[in-house]
Amino acid sequence: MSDDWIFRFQGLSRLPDRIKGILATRSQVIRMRKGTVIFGPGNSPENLLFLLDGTVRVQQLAENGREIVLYRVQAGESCVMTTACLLAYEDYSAEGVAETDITAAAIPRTVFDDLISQSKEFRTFVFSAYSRRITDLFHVIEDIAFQRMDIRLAQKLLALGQGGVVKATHQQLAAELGTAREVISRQLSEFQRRDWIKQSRGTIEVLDAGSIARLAGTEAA
Amino acid sequence: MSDDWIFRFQGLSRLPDRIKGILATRSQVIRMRKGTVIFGPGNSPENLLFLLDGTVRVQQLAENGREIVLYRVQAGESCVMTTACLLAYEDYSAEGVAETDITAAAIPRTVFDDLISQSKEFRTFVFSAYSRRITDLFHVIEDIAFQRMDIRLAQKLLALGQGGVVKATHQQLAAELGTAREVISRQLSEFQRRDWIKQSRGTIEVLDAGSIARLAGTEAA
DNA sequence: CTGCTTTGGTGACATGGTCACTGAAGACGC
DNA sequence: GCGTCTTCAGTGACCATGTCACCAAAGCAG
Repeated sequence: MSDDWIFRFQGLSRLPDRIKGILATRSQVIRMRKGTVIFGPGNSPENLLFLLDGTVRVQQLAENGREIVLYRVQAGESCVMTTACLLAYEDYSAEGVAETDITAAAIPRTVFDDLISQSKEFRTFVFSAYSRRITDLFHVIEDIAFQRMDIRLAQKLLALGQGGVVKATHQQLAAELGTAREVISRQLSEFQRRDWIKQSRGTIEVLDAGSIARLAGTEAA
Repeated sequence: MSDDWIFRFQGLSRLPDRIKGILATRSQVIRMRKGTVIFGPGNSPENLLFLLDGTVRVQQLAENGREIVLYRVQAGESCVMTTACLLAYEDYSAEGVAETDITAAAIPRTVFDDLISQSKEFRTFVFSAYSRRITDLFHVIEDIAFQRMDIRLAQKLLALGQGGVVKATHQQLAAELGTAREVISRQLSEFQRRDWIKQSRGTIEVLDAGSIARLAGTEAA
């Protein structure tokens, strides 16, 4: 298998050749289909995964069927933390799902440990990944605890809206924000009443991004 | 300064002598008074702290004055993550406060890096600490997003109730759970109406721990 | 076209958060 | 002791959010 992927990893491209060699020879590139559950309750993978291509969504499930997206792992980021985390403590109700078809490099734990011990750059890379996750989680907590739903929804629409169109069902948006579908439906109805959006089944067309950004508090930026 | 503290650190007592030596000689034991803000917006300490004695509360503040406790760092645990985290990314609205008088070992980042690279046991210790924090945050998110307030308050009363008495104001309980004082007052009034507790200024006496545990869902345990 | 599944809409109600204000309990100075 | 001040707790009105039950419309499969 080619070791090209090492060079696409942000933060890893300047590693010493010796480290790159270890990464390239002792990892295995694997592919998974969109929708695959990569880890979940009672199911942590043996190896650590570095995501080379695609996106992984990490979400928390509740008994009553509600769910919330905790964060996403993008290509070029490491999945390390999630797996290390679930390994260290008992299995948990969070799960990671391939949001697209994905490609990943699987690295045995022992190799990961070697790399941590031998490369300062690798350590920086891994600790940055952890830090990023934790600040992501801080943001999520701040949002659910203190922010109004209309504002959170406006922010989400802007974040998802590529080319002014959001392709998502109300249920999916509810899961993103950890709320109920009806709440999303009502908020979107209100947005539509103000002519900020136009809804059709499964898609939301953003008509007035300015007003939405103003509500989201993103106006200054 | 004595290096006794190394032996009190869970997970560190079996480190190679060489590593213990580094910890003992290259760290500095410091003390802080109860209430000291250890880190906060725009204020990350230079060194990493290992908490030797006392408790540190890490909380998130909102603009409107509301707050929520994210987790606590106990003696014998590492503060590493919080500081590493705040270093890696821009300053954030979370802060760490000494909940008691505390004693800590301050370790320069370079020494920390040396230790990580040289000791497998130290790596395990640090990664376990990170993992613990992340699972703590998962729990907080699950709670705020999905759990009813009466249940959360019941759990908190049981967790805080030493000898059947909780010494806390309604405002403090509200901050623990990330809600408003009025909400706590109403819930406690209801608990009192059911003769589960008896309230007086600043303290709550638990009269019927069984009923509270039943509400909290802790009964089976 | 017909029936099925998914998606979205709605009203009624329960819970939680905000605001404005009140009163009670302890702290402090005298 | 007595007044004053500050902190803490109680309350009603109102708005925001979550839950439940149910219906209607849009797409899909046969």
